[in-house]
Parts: sequence; structure tokens; C-alpha cells
Amino acid sequence: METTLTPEQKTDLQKFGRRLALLRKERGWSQERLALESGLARSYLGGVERGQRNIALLNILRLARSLECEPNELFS
Amino acid sequence: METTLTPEQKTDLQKFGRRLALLRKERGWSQERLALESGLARSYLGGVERGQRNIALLNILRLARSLECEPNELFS
DNA sequence: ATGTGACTCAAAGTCCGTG
DNA sequence: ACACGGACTTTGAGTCACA
Repeated sequence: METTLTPEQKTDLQKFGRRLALLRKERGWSQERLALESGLARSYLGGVERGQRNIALLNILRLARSLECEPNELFS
Repeated sequence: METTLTPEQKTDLQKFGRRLALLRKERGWSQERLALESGLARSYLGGVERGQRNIALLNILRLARSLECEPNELFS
């Protein structure tokens, strides 16, 4: 599953994942719930939150919409 | 290259692409220059700006760094 | 300097399961 | 409720020739 990422890239993905998890928990949602709302696979979403997946733009936007937040809130 | 995207998704990609092109032009850079700076292929970058490519997180961050802007500036 | 189609192949993403 | 894996299918990454 793990491709060869530079340490910086790993950090980038982890940062995004933590931010996503935070926003999700603020809403009191489980990964399962967010997966359902956004139409993403549960196990995949978990991987994103753990910083193991390089999620693409359209899915980032899907998540932002499900969380009812602006996409830029996922980048802080 | 065109996968079956909903009109909304096309709009999303186009919006991102236009925003990216704007930030690039503000710096007076050609696509070629930004491609060089970011390490992405010129034709690929062009495709992103035209909203034809669903760019993933790590490449979004590469572009933001090359443009010396915060990633969230790409989402407005 | 950019738009575009066609291409390869690695990775995005799904779906099944386990502890 | 979540981490993690295996086996899959689909799409993004990256490149090229040409307009």
C-alpha cells in the first residue's frame, strides 16, 4: 500500500488526515458515517485520515461538502 | 481522458484550474515556468488548468509551494 | 507558449474481510 | 468504531508528438 514517499510528503498527508479527522470529530461523526455521507469507502477514508493515501481533488471536495465546510478549512 | 464526470464535478475542476491559472499569471509565469518550478509536466499542468485533470493532494501542495502561496488560496 | 489525444503504469479508490 | 489487509477495478501521474 505504501509507495515511496519522501518524509515531507508523509508529513503533508498526515497533516491533512489529522485535520480531516478533527473536523469530522467536531461533528461527532464516525468514519463510517462520513464515508456514507461522502460516498467514499470506509477503509479508504481511514487510510486518508492516517496519512497513508494521496486523495484527489474531487474527493477532497466531496468530503468538504459532507462536512459542510469550505475546502480551504482542510488546509491549515 | 474524459471520464464520466457530472457537470458539477467538471465545474469543480474548472474552478480550481482557473484559480491556479490566475495565481500563476499574477506572478507573470508561463505554464512552462510553473511546470519547471514544480516538477510537473507542462502538458499535465495545462490539463489541470483547463479542468481536465483531477489532481491529487501532493501535487496540489507542490503547486502551492512553487507559487509561494498557502494551499487554501487555491480554494476560493 | 499552450491545447490536445493517445498512451503506459503506478496509484487511487472499492469491497470483502479480520481482530 | 477503527486499523489493517487482500484482491480487485478505475483513474490519476507522467510523457510524447503535433497542432
